[in-house]
Amino acid sequence: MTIKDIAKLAGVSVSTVSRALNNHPDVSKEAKEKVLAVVAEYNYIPNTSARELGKSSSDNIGVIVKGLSNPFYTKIITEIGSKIEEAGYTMVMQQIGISDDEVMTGALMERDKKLLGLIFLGGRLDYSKEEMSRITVPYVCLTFNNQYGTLDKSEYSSVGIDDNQAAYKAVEKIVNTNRKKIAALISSPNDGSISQLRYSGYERAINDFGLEKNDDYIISINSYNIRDAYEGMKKWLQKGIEINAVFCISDNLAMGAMKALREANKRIPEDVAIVAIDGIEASEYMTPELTTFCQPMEEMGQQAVALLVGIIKGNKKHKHVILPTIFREGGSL
Amino acid sequence: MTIKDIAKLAGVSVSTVSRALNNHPDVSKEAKEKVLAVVAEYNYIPNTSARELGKSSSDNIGVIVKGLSNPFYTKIITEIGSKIEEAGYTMVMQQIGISDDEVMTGALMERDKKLLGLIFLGGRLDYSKEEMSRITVPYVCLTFNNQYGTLDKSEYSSVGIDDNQAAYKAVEKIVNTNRKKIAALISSPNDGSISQLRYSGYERAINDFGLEKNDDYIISINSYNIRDAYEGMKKWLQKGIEINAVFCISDNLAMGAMKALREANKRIPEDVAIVAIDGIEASEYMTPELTTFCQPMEEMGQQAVALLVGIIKGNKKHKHVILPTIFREGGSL
DNA sequence: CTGAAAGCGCTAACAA
DNA sequence: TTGTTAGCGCTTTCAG
Repeated sequence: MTIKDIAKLAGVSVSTVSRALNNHPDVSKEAKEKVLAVVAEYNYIPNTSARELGKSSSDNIGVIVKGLSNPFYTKIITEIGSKIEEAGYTMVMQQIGISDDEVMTGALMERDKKLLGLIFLGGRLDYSKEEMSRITVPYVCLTFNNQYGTLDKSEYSSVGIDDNQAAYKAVEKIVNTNRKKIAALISSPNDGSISQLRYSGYERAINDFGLEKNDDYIISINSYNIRDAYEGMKKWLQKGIEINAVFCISDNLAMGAMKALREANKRIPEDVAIVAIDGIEASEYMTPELTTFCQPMEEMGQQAVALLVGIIKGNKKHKHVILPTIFREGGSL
Repeated sequence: MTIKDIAKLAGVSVSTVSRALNNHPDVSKEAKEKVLAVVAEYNYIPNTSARELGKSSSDNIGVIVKGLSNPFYTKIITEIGSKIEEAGYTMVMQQIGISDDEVMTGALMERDKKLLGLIFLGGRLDYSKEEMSRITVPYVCLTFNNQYGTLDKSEYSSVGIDDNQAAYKAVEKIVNTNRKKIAALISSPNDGSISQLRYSGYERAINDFGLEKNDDYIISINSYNIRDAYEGMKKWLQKGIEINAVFCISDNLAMGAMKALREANKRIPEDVAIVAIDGIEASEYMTPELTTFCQPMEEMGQQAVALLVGIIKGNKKHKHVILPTIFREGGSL
């Protein structure tokens, strides 16, 4: 079943079919109806590849989501979707694995889908100029920026939180409860990723508040996984190092840690307090509810689309938006 | 940058470029190297649409995932991916919203990507024969089947658990602890979806075990959302109906319910026990850990691919596999 | 082993 | 308002 068959069946030319299918104004009502009837009858579906190929332009905005199942992306994606639609564009989304190459995927998608712009939801923090030259449409980095890379600020946009600052505030909250032995559950202190950013906020706070700087307090698990956090914490607790709080770089890690603490008969927050960053839904249902600094998901999605659309329309320039986190008071502090 | 440009730059014909790029055997080493060098230098990326269009066949197996962020699909997807690869095929995955039409998406994908077969991860339980006639390649329904539809068993495959039975066993477990007032937290008793299936298992058990059948015990929230479960349960608890256990049709709902119970000062499991079905990761980190019947995610993915590949290769017939759930003993019972 | 050329199914001028 | 036709960028015969 191709457009040709439909044309024959409807007794019109292929271009008329194409026009009818694409809601072009210059088709007679009769022709359109006839075509649509045949299309319905034969359950005809146009071939996307051919369509994409033939078209000279599109109204597509690409969204590349890095990391299957990052629970905390869901809301952002929903928001992005509706905002893109609202602005009159079409969202083309693709999910890739945590270790897949988003730049390559983006470059491919850009050409295939004739994108007008691109949103990277999650990605590395150290892109090089050369690497990103493969992307030739405007793009915005969402939930991250190019902190450790060599990109020119004027060549891309970003929307996110101030990770260092969020971590700082988390530690500050803990300090305010008069706890001084504050451990940090992190992925790595120097993996060039979000963990490093947040860890350095922790370090800064420890310094600023004149707390004991203790390498024994650093629980580095090289993972963002809840189970690894649980096991890492469990192992670490066996060392018997005394603490009365732990700052976790993410809600996920905190959830793992809480279980380990519980099993070690530490009461939360009486014996050990916990504060994290992210604000995913699940952590709201822990016992006690996790105290955390939430990323403003909806607004992040909104801003990303707004920036990109502004640039696509040609009247705005690239910008870097830092949104404030929202403190969610649970019972873990 | 098209294949033509590369051909010119490399001083060969387009067909040679195509062959070099697709690892065809009939290209001289020199030609291939020259082409690859030019490709690397100019960062050329072939256009997928054109590729797809030109090709007469593919080795693609489509996977349509219904429901953004269903936490419990992640593992299955990973498994499917590696099994498809292992079998020498290529996975083409697409995520769609919970209310999007997977059949339409499948029909489109089938033609665009020249699929050999299709796996629906999540979907409706009531397909009609006519509706599914739009899918002309073999397909398997994963995590669901056609319980409420009119499909011919011999025309498709399915892999899943026995939802009714799982619910029955969950209630049985509860009964074994001598609790007799067992509520059911469900989405709906008759929405023609998984909730109905599991609810009827609950009903069957209630009957079989001669327990009090009480409409007051049915907590129907019309949602699969954790927050709705929390709020629904909270509201329901205000009625003051006495119970000593609640069977939840999913881990997610159970997580919401636990929080509501806790806030109502009900101890779990002393005052109210909880048993659910699914076995997602997060529920393992609740306090107490959720007692639940796990879906065997890895094996489900494996079986789905195995069935589909068997059919694609032409030596096997459609089959309906029901996998046993795995009891996970937590502390909520 | 290589190149020329005919499609793949559609869109978009251009004419009519 | 319609039909004709030339691409879109690639793959794949078919000759050579």
